[in-house]
Amino acid sequence: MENLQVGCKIETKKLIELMEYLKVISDENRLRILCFLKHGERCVCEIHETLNLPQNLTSHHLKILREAELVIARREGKWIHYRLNDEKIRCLTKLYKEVILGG
Amino acid sequence: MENLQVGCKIETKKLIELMEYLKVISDENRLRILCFLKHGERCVCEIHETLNLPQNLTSHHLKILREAELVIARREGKWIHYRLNDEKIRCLTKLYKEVILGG
DNA sequence: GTAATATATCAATAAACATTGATACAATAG
DNA sequence: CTATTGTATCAATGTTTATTGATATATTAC
Repeated sequence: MENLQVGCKIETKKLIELMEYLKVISDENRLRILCFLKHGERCVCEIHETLNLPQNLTSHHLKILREAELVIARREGKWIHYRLNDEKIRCLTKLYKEVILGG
Repeated sequence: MENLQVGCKIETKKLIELMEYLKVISDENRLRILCFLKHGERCVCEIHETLNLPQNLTSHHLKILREAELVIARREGKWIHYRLNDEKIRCLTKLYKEVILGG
């Protein structure tokens, strides 16, 4: 049944999910981190040194990306390695297409 | 030539362009407006009545969408009709794919 | 145990942004 | 002209969010 209240066939739940995803990635530093991680798994120090970001700021943005499940953390000794969660990103990209492009 | 400073082959200019696009669409009301306009051209009063948004707030969000060139305005008497700028949206979606998914 | 390194958290500040109410502008009707 | 309707702008407010500096936690080396 069509959702007449919002005048849009997209369910509110999906719309909110997309919005939260977009809020997470609509930040220059987080976009740079995501781009950098396309090269493969990297530890926090590699990220913050390569991107010229303060350590605590990098950690903060990684937390936001982690909570959004866009990246996955893995501890190895002192280091914590981050990698992209490709499946989640693909899934949210599908949602983006559905809401923005889809009929 | 690779941009070593940001550790990412994506140029800063593209990254900023994508970020600005994402900031514009990472808002619930603007997403609803974009979804609603998928049905075709609509005037401001139709938008704000259908989406249950105050008129001035609707106008404000439309301005942001207009400045981002995601929608196009057309005056017809007292009414101003808004429609999606499909080409711009397709173009920015391509950029999204390039930055987020592309190698 | 202590020192050193890697990462995370906390508190404070500042900037960006959404929302609201009031008002202005533009077009039409009378 | 005035009144009405549709839309935009402005100023004020409150909320969210990015950033910074200081500190805490965790792991390893000694």
